[in-house]
Amino acid sequence: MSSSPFERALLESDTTSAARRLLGATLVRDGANGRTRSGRIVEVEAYTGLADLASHAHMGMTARNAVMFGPPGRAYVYLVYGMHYCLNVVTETPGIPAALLIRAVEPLSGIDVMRHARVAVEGRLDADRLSRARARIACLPAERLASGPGLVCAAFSIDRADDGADLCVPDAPLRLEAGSPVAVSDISTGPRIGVDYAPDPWLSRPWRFWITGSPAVSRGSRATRSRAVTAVAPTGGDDARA
DNA sequence: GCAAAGATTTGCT
DNA sequence: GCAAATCTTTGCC
Repeated sequence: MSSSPFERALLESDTTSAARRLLGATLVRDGANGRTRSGRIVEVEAYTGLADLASHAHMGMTARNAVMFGPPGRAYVYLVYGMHYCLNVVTETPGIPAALLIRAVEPLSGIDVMRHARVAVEGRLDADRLSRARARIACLPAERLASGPGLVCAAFSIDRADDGADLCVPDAPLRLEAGSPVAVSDISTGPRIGVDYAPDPWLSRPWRFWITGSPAVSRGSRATRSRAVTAVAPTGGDDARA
């Protein structure tokens, strides 16, 4: 594993530019016995600051979102729907609460560890359901192990204990590495998922970015891709295309 | 101090 | 395609 750390400076500019740079980067989690997990970031979503009514930060600083107001490169981790964690990479300069939600990762190494971790988070289930979950996860192709924001955290064992961690430090147990940058022509965009509570224009801003054609993107982006393929683009204004 | 909703995923109708 | 699971955070009394 010889890869360079992810440059913090790439996250300091505006969040939508940082989103395109974060695609293709590698998320790494070191574990005991050298069981390292790593994966390529294939889908992210931008939350751009106080004015963004879809962002957790739009009401100002709270105990939960405080990390978003800090320096770039830190992890903002929160619990959604009482059961799933979501990982964000903080962007922009201190004082501006912006971040990129990691929506999907394509596993590269430590895939067996990820399967085990996916099963581990189902521990609340009774024996019967747990058995079925174990069988389902065992059959999943590697590219579906982290193909959603909650699944990324499950596969990489990320929870609130990782909130505030600096992801740009070389050799940190949870970190970002440079990976391989993605050409602009290979990036698709579309509206953010699950933010129906936000009014326009925030609801329809094309601030979800993914690597076109990646088999590891989330369900929402696969759906958008199908629609984009079958849709006839009339005069323009279609945000969801490569 | 209590009630409501949520940056999701899964299984069933 | 829809609703359940589940608990923290936030908003209001």
